[in-house]
Amino acid sequence: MPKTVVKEEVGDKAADASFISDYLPYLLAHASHLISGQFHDQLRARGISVSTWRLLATLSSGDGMTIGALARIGLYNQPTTTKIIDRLEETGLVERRQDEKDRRKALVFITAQGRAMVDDLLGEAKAHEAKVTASYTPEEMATLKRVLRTLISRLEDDA
Amino acid sequence: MPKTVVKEEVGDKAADASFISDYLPYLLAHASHLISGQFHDQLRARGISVSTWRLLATLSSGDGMTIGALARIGLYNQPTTTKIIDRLEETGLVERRQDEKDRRKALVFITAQGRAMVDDLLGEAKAHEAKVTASYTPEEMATLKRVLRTLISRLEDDA
DNA sequence: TGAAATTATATCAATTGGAATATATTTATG
DNA sequence: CATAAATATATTCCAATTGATATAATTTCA
Repeated sequence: MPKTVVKEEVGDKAADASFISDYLPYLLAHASHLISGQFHDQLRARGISVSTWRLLATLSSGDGMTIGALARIGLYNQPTTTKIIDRLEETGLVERRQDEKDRRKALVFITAQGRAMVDDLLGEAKAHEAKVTASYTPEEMATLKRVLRTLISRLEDDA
Repeated sequence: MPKTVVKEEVGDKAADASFISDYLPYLLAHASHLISGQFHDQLRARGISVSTWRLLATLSSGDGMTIGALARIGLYNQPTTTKIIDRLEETGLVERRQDEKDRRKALVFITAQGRAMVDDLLGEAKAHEAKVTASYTPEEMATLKRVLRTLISRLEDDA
């Protein structure tokens, strides 16, 4: 009769000899949840919503995007993006302009007020990123980011 | 007067010489979004909600968890987890049992029906993971997962 | 020109999050 | 040792966001 060692302490942080601890989608979701969650706490302390941050950060890259492009890059659905932009426009952080060439398109631009807010937040975001990656060498971090970028582009090719 | 080259094509998939394309939280969120989104499509084709999948998958690791542990591991808030478990219990996929030693705790167990469903889904999830990681060598994938695990544990230590 | 595709929005239901509450347990204090 | 304060756990309640489907407007193309 073999003596068996039962793995206890389920129900708390340990207990991870499990499916999810080796499941790539979970690892990505978990890392994403933790790293963004920390920054979202900083946002909340300032009374800025996550969706405001995410769409302003997206827009900071290229002003004058369509709703659809904002949705794709910002990882939101198109109808959700419309509503977020509605709110941002009401608060004066962005404005819509009709595309003259293709009148189906609404191009979104950051206002001066929105630019000031996002510049400030980009600084905070970079500082936060530097803090949480401080224990890695620049080479390690560059490698990780490169691997993630190739994973992303392969996943996009599938779809 | 220096000639300037303007980078155009903003508003579509290109246009990525930007903040977010080098921002680790975005890369993680993007990869997570894409990889999980693909599997969520499969779930929807079966009429299974994402929250059902996520909590059943969490439970598959260690039956008899508390709501709090389920919330932490499943990346949900505690009140949200209560509500999801309510729904799962109504559908007969899980059941609550009061912890005798500490009567504050509600322990959650998978039913036979829930076990059948999650076993099936775990198979699908593994197949999907295999498919999207097929172009990597096992070593590359092991490395990526190891890096993610260390990142996660460092982030957890901060908090 | 007419059909298909693209883009944005409106509408409605359902989920989620946050604050407050209730109950049980543990710790501290006189 | 008894009892009050602090902590842990789960739930309720309300507001707000999100998602899915359907619709409207414009453009493209066959």
